[in-house]
Amino acid sequence: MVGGRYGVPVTEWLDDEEMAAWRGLVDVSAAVMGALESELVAHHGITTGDYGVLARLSEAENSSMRMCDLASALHLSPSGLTRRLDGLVRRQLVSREPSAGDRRVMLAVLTDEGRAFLERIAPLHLDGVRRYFISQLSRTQLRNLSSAFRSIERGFVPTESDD
Amino acid sequence: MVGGRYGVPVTEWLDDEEMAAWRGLVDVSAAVMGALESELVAHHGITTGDYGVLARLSEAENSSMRMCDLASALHLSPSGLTRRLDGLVRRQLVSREPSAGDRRVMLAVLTDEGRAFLERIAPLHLDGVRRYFISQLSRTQLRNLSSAFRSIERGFVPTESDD
DNA sequence: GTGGGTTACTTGTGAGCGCAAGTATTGTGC
DNA sequence: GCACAATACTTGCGCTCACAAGTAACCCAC
Repeated sequence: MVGGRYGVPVTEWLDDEEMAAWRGLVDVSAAVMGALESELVAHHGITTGDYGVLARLSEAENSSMRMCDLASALHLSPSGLTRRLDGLVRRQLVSREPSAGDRRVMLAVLTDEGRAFLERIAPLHLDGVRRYFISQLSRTQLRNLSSAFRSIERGFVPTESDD
Repeated sequence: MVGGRYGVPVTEWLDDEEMAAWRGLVDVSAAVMGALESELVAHHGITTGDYGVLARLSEAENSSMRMCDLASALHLSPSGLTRRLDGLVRRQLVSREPSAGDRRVMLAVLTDEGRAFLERIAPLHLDGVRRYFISQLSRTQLRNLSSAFRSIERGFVPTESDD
């Protein structure tokens, strides 16, 4: 323990409930994402990162998104998305198309193969999400969880560049 | 959308509440961890990964843990921990000591400098955890969250090597 | 006490990702 | 219309990490 003992109290430590919630977030997200990643790679040779690209594109207007919008939706840096897309383009699941309106912009477009592939693998992924996450919770817990997450996300709306 | 439209129903899609909870987990953990990482690096030049090692060691019996136990506590592979420790040893925050009982085992030991450093930076980290996470939640939400996380973790006790 | 399997750690290698720098395009002020 | 800044993307580079293979030590027969 850092606080208390050793005579160097570290401001206010976290109490048990706070610690349980915090460690819970860290451990659960690592465990669930890790398990889903393993399944997806083992069964279909695709990472959750690639899956996320396909899933987001499938939900978008014309199955296409600007690179920068896609990057921020996926919590990915621009360069990270560029290379991730390289792989998906090589596998012909996504194509790059210049935007008509703004020639700086590249659109990532879900190809027909990409959509077909996604529709084929989505069941496994969704099954995993249910198995590891949703089915462990009651409907009330699920609702509480969503509301708690919304509360936390509200804390990020203002600039958090902090320092 | 993958399901419904396009005439290719993808088994059962997630309903709105399920989706909100799932995306919430992904987005919140990414946002909170990312924010904490940035703060820690900016203020003290240490990553959350390194912080995690110091924090775990500080809680351990003799400020020391076997490498393999530490690795699994941190969701890290053995090789990942080896290299992470290299950096911490170079900075003299942690030392490696052979275990008396089992000569295969290396113990990671928090040095006095390591403990002093941790006690110096912990306030910032804890403040961040409170600011981004805990203070956004009511006490009830906090308790609900912990209980939900415990439920989910119970689903991982059996072997999930699956397939 | 010797062989064979298991466990603990380290090293080689490759993939993923972010930052910084570079290029191209757009918008703005004059 | 011409600088100059801002935006969108890509490339160079370094860091982190996991997997696989290698080494060392332990454990259990027999």
